[in-house]
Amino acid sequence: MSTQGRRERERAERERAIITAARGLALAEGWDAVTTRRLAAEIEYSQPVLYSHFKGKDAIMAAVAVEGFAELAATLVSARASAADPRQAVADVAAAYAAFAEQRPAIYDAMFTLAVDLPFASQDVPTDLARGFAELAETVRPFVGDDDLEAVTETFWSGLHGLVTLMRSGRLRRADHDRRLSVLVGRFSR
Amino acid sequence: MSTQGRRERERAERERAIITAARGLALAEGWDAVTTRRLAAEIEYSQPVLYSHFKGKDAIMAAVAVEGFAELAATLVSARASAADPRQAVADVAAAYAAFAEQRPAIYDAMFTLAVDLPFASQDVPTDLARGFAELAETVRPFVGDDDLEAVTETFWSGLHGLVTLMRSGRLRRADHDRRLSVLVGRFSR
DNA sequence: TCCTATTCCTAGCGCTGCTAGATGTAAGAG
DNA sequence: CTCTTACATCTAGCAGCGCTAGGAATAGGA
Repeated sequence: MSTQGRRERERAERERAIITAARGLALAEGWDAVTTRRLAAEIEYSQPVLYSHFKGKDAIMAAVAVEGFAELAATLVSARASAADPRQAVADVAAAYAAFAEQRPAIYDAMFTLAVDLPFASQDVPTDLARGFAELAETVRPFVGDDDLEAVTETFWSGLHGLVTLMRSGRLRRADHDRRLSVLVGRFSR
Repeated sequence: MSTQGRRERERAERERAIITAARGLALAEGWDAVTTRRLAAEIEYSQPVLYSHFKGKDAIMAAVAVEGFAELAATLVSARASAADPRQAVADVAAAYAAFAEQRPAIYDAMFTLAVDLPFASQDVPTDLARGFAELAETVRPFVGDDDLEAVTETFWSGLHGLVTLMRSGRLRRADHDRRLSVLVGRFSR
């Protein structure tokens, strides 16, 4: 029957609608505003329907985060590709990373501060996350020196993550952001 | 007569009890387990009493965070003081910072990731926070080069913060922690 | 001893994530 | 074409959250 096919298609569409609604609501008003009741109203179904697609609210946030990984990876790839030289690549990639976090704070949070039920440091890391990480690694590779590439990449990433989160929570003045960014870039590109 | 004095003293003791209970509960079970009802039970008063001391749960968390700033500053001071040379000081301070965050995750969160309503521009909080920051600044001062001291300090701090938070949320393997730490230290002490 | 001011508690509001059980609907069997 | 079964979906509700209004108890001063 094509009936079942239609059913499955509609179901997939509804799942997309949930993720899209969650993403939009989170971007517009933050994750606290994303309640299961509001999500249900948004997709025009009742609350329990959400739980036939996702285990819970955390799983919905994780789904939004996975989308974010793809976006971030694309951003980093393009930043590195258009850089004139390796040193400039570090600066451009760092700026692109910070801009991504700045422009989509809620998505960034879902990716890197909340939503713990995603497999990160194991084998089956989301491929888009691995792509983004690999891009960071290629960016800093010319400057690893005697250090381990993976350790340098993770440390560079941590530096970016720290800058971004501390600034967004009001611990660092936004005005000095570029100066800090250039310090970090300097320390990882020589 | 001295009745009012006793009253005020008891009130101050109760406020301390609230903070201590919140701190203990947060350390043992995380901030999610710190509910106003459990807190009230712990100090053997009813829930509304909490609100005669603090504006809300956030303010209680902020009070715990303030205590944390003093502890962290003391830790950093002692780490730097006992270091053999400037380069070793960077390594020791970094290790002390990471250890502090690792051993008191909930307090660290209250200090640097949650509790946004902290009076960052007031007198009490910035004192201990500024002491810790100043200690970081003195630690990296010999290695600022042509950069601005404040920018380098903030960037170094961000690196530590990123390492600590990404590791604790499972984004970075705990096994490689020391390697990452030494990369960060290396980039900020030459 | 009475009055007043303060302290503290009981009870409850509106919200959260989540779920059990009822209800309607569609597919398959006779 | 009818009946039964299985599934999709909804209504209603649970237990918990932060927070607060309003009443009861307790103390201090006249």
